[in-house]
Amino acid sequence: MKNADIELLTGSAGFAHILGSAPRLHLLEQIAQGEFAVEQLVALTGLSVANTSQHLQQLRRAGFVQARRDGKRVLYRLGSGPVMQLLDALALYAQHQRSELQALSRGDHVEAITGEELLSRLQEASITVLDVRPAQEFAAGHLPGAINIPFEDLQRRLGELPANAEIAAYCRGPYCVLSVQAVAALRQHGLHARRLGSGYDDWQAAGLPVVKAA
Amino acid sequence: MKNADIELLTGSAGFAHILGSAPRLHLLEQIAQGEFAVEQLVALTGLSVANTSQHLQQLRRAGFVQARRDGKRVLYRLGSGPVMQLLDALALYAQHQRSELQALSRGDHVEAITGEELLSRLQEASITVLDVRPAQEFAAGHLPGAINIPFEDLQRRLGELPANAEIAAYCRGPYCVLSVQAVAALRQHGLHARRLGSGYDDWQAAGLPVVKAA
DNA sequence: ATAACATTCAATTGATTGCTTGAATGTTAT
DNA sequence: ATAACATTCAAGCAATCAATTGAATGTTAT
Repeated sequence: MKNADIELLTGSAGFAHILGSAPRLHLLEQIAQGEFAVEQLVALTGLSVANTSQHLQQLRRAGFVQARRDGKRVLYRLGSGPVMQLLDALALYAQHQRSELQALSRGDHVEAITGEELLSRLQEASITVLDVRPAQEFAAGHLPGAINIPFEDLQRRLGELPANAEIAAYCRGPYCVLSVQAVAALRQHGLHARRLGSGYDDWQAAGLPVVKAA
Repeated sequence: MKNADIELLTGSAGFAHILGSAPRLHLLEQIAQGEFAVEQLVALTGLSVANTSQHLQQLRRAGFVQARRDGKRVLYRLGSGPVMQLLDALALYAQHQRSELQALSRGDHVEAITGEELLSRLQEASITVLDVRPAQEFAAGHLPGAINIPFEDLQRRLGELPANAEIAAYCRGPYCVLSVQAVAALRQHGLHARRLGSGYDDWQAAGLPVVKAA
């Protein structure tokens, strides 16, 4: 590779490459939560100063972060593009892959439950349907028989869920972050949880029954 | 880094690293469009056979692709997780960054237009609002005064747009792929295009006026 | 069985990358 | 101006990665 500079910065691979380093991604995740000076980032990550600075330059060249000066310090904040979206997609994929791996090692069901299976098991009441979207969205429309525990409340409301029956969790789309994380959390607590393959949007679009506010 | 195997496969950085190689990403993009044998992928990418195989192994370990045997051949298809979502986010970011760079080099407006600015300029009719979503979605509801040219028709219907006035393009969400690509396409043809910072969903959720089917 | 084919594995080489060290730049306070 | 501080730049070394080569595995046809 000769003209790596040009190629790397025009193609998707170049951006992925920048993210493909643990310290850089760590820095970026910190910056995603606010504006930090180099000094603070050094403390947060445990990297050396010069090393941190170099990684920040790379993140800056790729547009992941922006820098501004404030006195002696240089403050870094997130770039203006869809950085969070990319970070979320990456975290979601990692999360999904992790839970799939650990599910495999336990011999659990890995695949998401299908709409048909869910419907039939709903009729025989052999499954609990969990909606992890915010209460507002739940109120606007949800699956029949579903109970609503927003993801942020999940940890402290685990008791409301049946310990033995199987649970199917869903949120908006097929790979909504919340449902994946919810299933992971439920499994950590020993519950039998699966993810609904499609989310609420797809379910509704497929003409399957929903409960809507009167 | 000693135990790279374990660390890399549990953290997001590992997955990003796998994507951070042009040949691997190229392979993955091909596979995203269907199922291919190694032989075909070799022809498509121009890589050597052994090299292709090795890259495929890495993609497989990361869960980006799955393999199955069919006779002598091994067919690769996309993995079961949210791979496309990640790929899309990456492509979107690259696209966004590209257009931002070329816009910067021209001194154009880079930042997306805000809802407030759009509203005031709508009232003085100094801006054209372009909806690039499919006709069906447009019919279900759209911004007041917007004209609808689905992205796929954009190239051949460029004539319908005013050459001098400014154009604000939007689709669903704030970083919808379509609107970014639309702006890039419009600018290539010399039109003054910007992106609406928020998409239709956000616009509507903010209580701003929309036109709905009767 | 043997041969022909598709794919994978294993080992080597050259190129990139990441981290460290020490100097350079730019900013504020004395 | 000079000193003290925060950050960046530049050079060097060890570690990692990508691509090539040649052999090994597994599958189908003769």
